[in-house]
Amino acid sequence: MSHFGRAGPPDIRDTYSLLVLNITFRTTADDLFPLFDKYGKVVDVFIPRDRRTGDSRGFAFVRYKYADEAQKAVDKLDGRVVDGREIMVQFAKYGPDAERIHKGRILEPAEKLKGRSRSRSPRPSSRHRDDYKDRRRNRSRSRDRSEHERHRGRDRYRSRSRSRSRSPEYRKERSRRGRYEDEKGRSRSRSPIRSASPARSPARNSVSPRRSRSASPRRTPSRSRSPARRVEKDRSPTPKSVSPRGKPDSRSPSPQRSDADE
DNA sequence: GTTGAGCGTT
Repeated sequence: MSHFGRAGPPDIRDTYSLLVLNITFRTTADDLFPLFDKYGKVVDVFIPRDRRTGDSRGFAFVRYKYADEAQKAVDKLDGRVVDGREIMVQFAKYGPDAERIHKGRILEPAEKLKGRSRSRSPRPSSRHRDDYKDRRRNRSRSRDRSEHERHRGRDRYRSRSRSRSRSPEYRKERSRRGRYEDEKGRSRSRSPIRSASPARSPARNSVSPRRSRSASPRRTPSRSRSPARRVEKDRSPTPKSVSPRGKPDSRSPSPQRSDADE
């Protein structure tokens, strides 16, 4: 894909990975390659894409052969407007194998980590991040995914998808629906019924399940074979609830019908 | 057709 005709990472022996964020979803590796290659020798450009849709995720990884060139690219391309969007170029913090990377270079690969002792202490001072980059991240960074990083394999996609449709839509829908239901309940019957005829409570309960199915207008292809049976079943309890004392059969044609009808 | 915090592939 983004590789130069090779599958998988070409060589990460002495390459510096740069993380390019805030790129447009239409930007491809071919578009970033010439841009980054101008500032140094780009070994590989990789743009993670969604496995479901195949669209770019909005960020890319650019691997440089030399750190000085990578640093230059970061300084020059960071904040550059690409395709109408300001991209953010910074050294990759993590690697594909969760290795520790310093300034884009792998410090301790997983292999070495295993052989060595597991004593690794968090070094906050090790994060020598440039300040000029902080202001970019400061624009909106209030997400704590330290704990959620556990399932960062697939949660990433979900996070991104839900991120945009959860906050705004959720609030909007909730607000709208809440009002709608409220109005409906008030208009129809909510407070008077509950305190006026509590006896109806059980009656409504039996109807609850039926309505539930009605709520989802999902056709039942398998059941469509015997719709009569289902209808009969539903109709059975219906009269029972309406007139538990009176018998439907008792309602035999009465003389009143003539008066009522006519 | 849409989106927008973040860290990677056979």
